[in-house]
Amino acid sequence: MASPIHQRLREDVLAGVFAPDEPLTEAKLTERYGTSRTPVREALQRLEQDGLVERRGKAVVVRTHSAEEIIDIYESRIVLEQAAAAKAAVKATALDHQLLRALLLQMRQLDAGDGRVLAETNRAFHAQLWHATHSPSLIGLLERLDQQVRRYTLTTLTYPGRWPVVLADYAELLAAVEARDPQRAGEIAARHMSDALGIRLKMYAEDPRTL
Amino acid sequence: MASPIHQRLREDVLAGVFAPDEPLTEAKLTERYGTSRTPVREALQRLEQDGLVERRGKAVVVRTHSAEEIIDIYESRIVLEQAAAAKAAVKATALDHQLLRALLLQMRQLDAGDGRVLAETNRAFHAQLWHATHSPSLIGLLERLDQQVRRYTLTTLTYPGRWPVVLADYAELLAAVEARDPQRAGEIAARHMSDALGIRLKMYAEDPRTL
DNA sequence: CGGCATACGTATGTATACAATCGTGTACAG
DNA sequence: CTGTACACGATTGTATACATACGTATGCCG
Repeated sequence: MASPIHQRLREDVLAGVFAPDEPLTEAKLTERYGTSRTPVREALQRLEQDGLVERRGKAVVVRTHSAEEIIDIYESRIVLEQAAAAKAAVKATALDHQLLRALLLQMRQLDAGDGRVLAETNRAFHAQLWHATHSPSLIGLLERLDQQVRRYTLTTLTYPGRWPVVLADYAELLAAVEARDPQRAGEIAARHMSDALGIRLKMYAEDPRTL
Repeated sequence: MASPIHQRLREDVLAGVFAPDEPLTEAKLTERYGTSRTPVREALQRLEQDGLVERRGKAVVVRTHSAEEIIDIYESRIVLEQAAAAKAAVKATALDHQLLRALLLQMRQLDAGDGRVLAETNRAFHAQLWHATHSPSLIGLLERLDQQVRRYTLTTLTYPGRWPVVLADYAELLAAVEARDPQRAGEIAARHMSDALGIRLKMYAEDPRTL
């Protein structure tokens, strides 16, 4: 349903095509995507709703997040991921289990060096877990939060020694889900996300630019 | 920021001005609000993003929720309200405490019969608690969920014997927040929302039309 | 030399004209 | 009588012209 230029613009924003303070004038985007202002305006509004861009005075610029804001989003996400894992443990079907297992196997065979692929597959695993809850509201909320920080998540997985731990966490989480143990699944997910936040904070302390 | 007609249309949708299957044609809204199609289209898109309307085929209609969807949203909200209460217990300032106390006092003096006023004040209390978290992401997520079911929340508070319990819950919750006890605040909030869901389910069993 | 006011340019907000698509109703054929 | 196909109407998607407001730069006055 979402118009094609909405998707293209979102991809470009997430890919960092535009500088943080560069005004996204409608004329520029009109030329870039070869359409008129109307679809461009629509796309900008949706991206603003999604929290990916913001209006600064009259201009629209890609939204940047302070360290505090990122921590805040992470903390909310910890809560939601815990809830999602717990609910997935109750609601997941055999097919959901199968899809999660397949994704985990796929992740094990990846080269731990390519952050891009890691981030993408990691996201797919999370998304699959969300869908295993069969809860539209949880899925929507988590997708919303994820989009806002997706630009920053690339780095977390490439932190030295992190990837094997992630794989182990997911294996444990999947086991809890398949055992239909919501308590344990939630705990593992919460711990996993807390660890991710801890690493992010550590990286930030080492080099504030990594935000 | 939000255009005036966006707000007006939202109020009208929440007020139930439009029938559940009535197509919200742009021409009709254009005439109703005395503007051109462009702002109307913008408003419709935002309302669709907010989950208040949906596209059915080509037409846009006010979104209705099945019993399952409402339960789903409630369950997510239980999680978020618990998290918000816990965070408020940690982050709330003296001013937040004061505002919450004022709202509670105000609520105690209300006529328990007027569901409209009850719902509005009740919402104000929740909103104030959300803001007491000083967490933009939590506030945003909760506002989003709240909007989707606001049309249905009017009835819950007028259920026989419910209102005094609500007041007692809020007093207890506020005490926990002021005592900076996140654990207890979260538990109270979660129980409170679970009770609300229970009442909704009971009302639905008694009369499915109350949805 | 500095600050404020004004004027101009540029970008967004709004209205409308045009294009395309989807749904519907009717007519015809099986 | 029913199903299908075609055509027409209505409604949304797109493009553009017009209005407006904001930011900026420049010039004048203190």
